Amino acid sequence: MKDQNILTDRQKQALETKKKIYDTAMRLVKEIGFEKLTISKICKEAGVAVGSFYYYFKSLDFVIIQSYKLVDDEFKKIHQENKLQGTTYEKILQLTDYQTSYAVNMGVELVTQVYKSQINIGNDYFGSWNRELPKLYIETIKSGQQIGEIRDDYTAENIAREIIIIVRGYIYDWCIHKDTYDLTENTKDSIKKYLRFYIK
Amino acid sequence: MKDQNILTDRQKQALETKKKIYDTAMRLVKEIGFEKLTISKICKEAGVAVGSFYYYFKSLDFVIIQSYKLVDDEFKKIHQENKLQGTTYEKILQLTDYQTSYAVNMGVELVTQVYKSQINIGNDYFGSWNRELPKLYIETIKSGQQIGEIRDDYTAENIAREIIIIVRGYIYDWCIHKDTYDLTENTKDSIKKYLRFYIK
Amino acid sequence: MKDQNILTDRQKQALETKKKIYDTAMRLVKEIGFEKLTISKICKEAGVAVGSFYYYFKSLDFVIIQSYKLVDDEFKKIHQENKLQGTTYEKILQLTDYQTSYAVNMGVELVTQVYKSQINIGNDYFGSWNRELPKLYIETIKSGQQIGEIRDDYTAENIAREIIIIVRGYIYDWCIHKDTYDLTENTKDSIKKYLRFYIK
Amino acid sequence: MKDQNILTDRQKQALETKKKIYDTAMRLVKEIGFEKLTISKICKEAGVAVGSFYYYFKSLDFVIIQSYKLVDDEFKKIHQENKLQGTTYEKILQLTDYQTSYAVNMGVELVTQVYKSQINIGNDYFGSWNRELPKLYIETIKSGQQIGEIRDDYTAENIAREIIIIVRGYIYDWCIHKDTYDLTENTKDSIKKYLRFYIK
DNA sequence: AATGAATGAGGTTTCATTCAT
DNA sequence: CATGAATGAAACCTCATTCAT
Repeated sequence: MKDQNILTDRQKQALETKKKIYDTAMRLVKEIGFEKLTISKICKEAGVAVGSFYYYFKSLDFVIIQSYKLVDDEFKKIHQENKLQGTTYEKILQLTDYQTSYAVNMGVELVTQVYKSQINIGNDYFGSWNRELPKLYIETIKSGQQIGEIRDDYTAENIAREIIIIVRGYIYDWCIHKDTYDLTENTKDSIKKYLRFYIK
Repeated sequence: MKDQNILTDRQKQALETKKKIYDTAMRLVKEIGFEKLTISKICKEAGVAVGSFYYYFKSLDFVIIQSYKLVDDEFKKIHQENKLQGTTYEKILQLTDYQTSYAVNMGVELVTQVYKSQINIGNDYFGSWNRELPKLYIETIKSGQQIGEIRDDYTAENIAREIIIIVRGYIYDWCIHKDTYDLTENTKDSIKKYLRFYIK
Repeated sequence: MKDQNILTDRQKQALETKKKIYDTAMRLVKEIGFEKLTISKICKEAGVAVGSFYYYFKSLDFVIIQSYKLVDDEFKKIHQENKLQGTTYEKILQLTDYQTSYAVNMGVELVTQVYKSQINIGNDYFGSWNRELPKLYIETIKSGQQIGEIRDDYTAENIAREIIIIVRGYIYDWCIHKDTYDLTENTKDSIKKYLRFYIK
Repeated sequence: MKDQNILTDRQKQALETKKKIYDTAMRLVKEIGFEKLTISKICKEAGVAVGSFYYYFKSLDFVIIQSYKLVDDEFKKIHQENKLQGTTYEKILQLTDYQTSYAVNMGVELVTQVYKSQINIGNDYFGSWNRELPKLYIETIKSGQQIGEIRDDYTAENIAREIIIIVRGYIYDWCIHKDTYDLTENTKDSIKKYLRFYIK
């Protein structure tokens, strides 16, 4: 057990280099935008050789995909640690909060790029990373239906889908307006109104 | 007087060239997307020299921005022709229908390009596009509030904004899923539920 | 008629640039070999910008293909100008002479590269350039059969093919041995012996 | 004495690693060709570190040259086992058969690679490969001249060289045409015609 | 003996832009 | 008005090679 977690100095060093490249890339996306981001700039800034970039990432897109993985991991953690509390209504609002807060933390530039990549690549590719969030919504809604807090004449899948689409609409709008308003509060207000329809 | 209307052959030729470049650019955005659009490609396709492009347009951006005038004009037409009929509730649903139907008519590819450009360039360049549409919603909602069909404890501007954001969320989702479901119906269903909150 | 041949100064200039690139490439293949040949080297040596190379040629391979075209044109000229003289036996030997002399003139480095490209790309692609030579052999042999100078119990196509394969074998060997013997004479001797079988 | 034959585990391991690299390299030349062969690919495929490659081989050339020993050994075996039977004419045809059959067994892809390397690297590196084969032909022809089956107004060396060149011409043509005809039969037919000149 | 992270020179390719004709 | 040849900066990506562990 122990042996799997103990890394040699070299392995630690390697992970550090990869992280350095990833972090630098993320920082630069925020600072100068994805359009002007180049591999050379990342490497110069990170203080590594171009070859090192390619040693760890196949292309720039891969770095973006990396952040998708991280978001997904985050939601998995929420699930495993059973973080959602209160009534179903409150749980759903907590989920949208997580979604929008995550976006705010990532920064508008990075989220913009993620949204561009998503629309670019389409669902086929992103489907595999994007599973945790819907799963969480669906489970929450289902158990809400079982305890009689949510209307059960609509499937949990449909309700979850609608909420996700609306939240995405907000994040998208927030990107267009370059982070000029409070994403989390605005989204929550809207979802609250929407949930009226489903809450018994 | 005469001189202003009668164009010399040269002037006609010039207008034609400009139109040819413009039309070709629009077609290519649709076909290959914005990212892969280059000036040379436009000119080769249009059968004109690269130099001619620069005679009429300062840069590619110029073309992009022009392309949104199309959408703009469409909405202006709706406005002027005052096509909306029925109760406020029905009028709003007609507006969302216009929005989504327009997207469906443009085709998922072109809409994808527009959504990518929009998130990229931000609100500034999309000014008029983003002005006409809200205006229509706002006016409709306001008159709805005056005749007592819509709650008036929320501003018309806010309600309009919420609706637009949700519709955009749907169009975005429809782009991700590459036109695999009925955008218009799905969006209308959601807006109906949402309007429950505001309809008296 | 005249107008087709009269080039503007710009067109002349353009042709000259293309030729300059081609000639420089050919010279460098001879001097440093194809393996070490790069586009930048060609452009630096030719005194043009890298972009100019790509304006005229899609890739380095295209330059090689260009020489194929030229060889083919050469054989077409032999045909059109009716250059072959004497008996069928003599005519065939003249053809092999043309083939080997052409190789000698091109230089061993360049021919080596052509042979590598040929074996690389295969017949599908090169077939289209390689038509004139077999055609000339076949016609010569056929008329030789008609006037009774060549055995007609073998098809002219087969005989032509055999000769071409043998000549190619010699050129290939000459490339391996880096131009250390008289290609033309050696090949001619062998073909003479071979033709004994077919000459009546 | 013992120590020389009994290898420590480490030494065994070492030999195995070297063989693994070597075998993988050979397989990859066959599969992807020489041009696209890289040291990293070999090591990844062989499951060893790049550093290990450099421990055993100075460069890729080393591997290439080793690969021709295989061919070499094959011919030596033929020589030692003295398999050739019948008249000199028949013996020569058996030799060309060995040559072409060997090519067919290697497969058109690998032979193509060999022919490209051969024309590239030149005769020096192919020394032994080019020594064994002529030796066999020369000895056969010489003894044929002694027993009066072959004209002796030409040196055995010359005759051997001509035959080898023609056979190579056939193999080269067969590579260009990607194994679309019977190499062995076609070559034999041609050599038969050619031998008419020398057979008494 | 074996590893594999790190290097960086060197190649290819693209494309907005200019300018003489 | 229109041309299109020419530019060259700037991106991309590859890979043989080294070296500390």
